[in-house]
Amino acid sequence: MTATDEAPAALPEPAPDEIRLAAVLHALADPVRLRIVTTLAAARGTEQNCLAFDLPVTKATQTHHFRVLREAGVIRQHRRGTSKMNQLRTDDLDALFPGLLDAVLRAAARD
Amino acid sequence: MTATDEAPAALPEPAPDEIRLAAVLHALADPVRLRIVTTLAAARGTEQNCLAFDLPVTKATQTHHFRVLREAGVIRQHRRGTSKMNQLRTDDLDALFPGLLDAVLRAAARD
DNA sequence: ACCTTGGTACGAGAGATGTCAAACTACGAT
DNA sequence: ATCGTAGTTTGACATCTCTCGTACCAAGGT
Repeated sequence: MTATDEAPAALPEPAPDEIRLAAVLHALADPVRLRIVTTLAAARGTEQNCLAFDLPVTKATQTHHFRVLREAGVIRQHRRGTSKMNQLRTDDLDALFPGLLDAVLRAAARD
Repeated sequence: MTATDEAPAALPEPAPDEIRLAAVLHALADPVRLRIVTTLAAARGTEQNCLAFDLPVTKATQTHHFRVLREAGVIRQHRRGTSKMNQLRTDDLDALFPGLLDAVLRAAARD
């Protein structure tokens, strides 16, 4: 395989200028998704596969929540083998909405 | 009238320890309510009556949105004469979730 | 007393959301 | 080839949300 093939198969996500504040806030306004985001933030940089979160919902519901987060621009997902890896889009969010993600994460920690 | 009568008739609102992050984020995750909040923030301290916002929805819908914000703990409302005055609960929110409101307001300004 | 103004209450409807079960796909290991 | 693991898809369901129109109430001004 060539070098270009090593690029992870990223799933469709909004470009930075397509990320809407209301959509981001909506994505974060759910306990399950908030937990996903705080878990991802705690494992800074380290990618996590979807089932590594021990969420109190079924697989189908998890798929739903991960998609909401990705389509809002909060996380990035790409396939690796049979798993799907997740990371926070920290850089994009910080550039667009400085301080927002940090404030939410700190707030969630105290919640 | 006595001094105690001058206390504004505040409408029911959650105590600070009853304010939930998910509820606040959900309250902010709506374009109409985001506009209410930014308008209130722009008129710092100055109270605004409900119909002074020029919102693109009917009175009934406005009542709904103001209630969502109040029940989430984002705004405080009290009657004055025939009007109802609104203010941001800046102090409570800053104490609970430091930086969150500011980050959202700055984000909304750039949105 | 009347009317105007600012706001609420009550349905009601269209659509979004969170959840699940069950069947399915895709990849990797054995 | 078979099996297990990880995740998706579909369809369904209950609930919530945003919106409206209409009727209503309450406080002030004339």
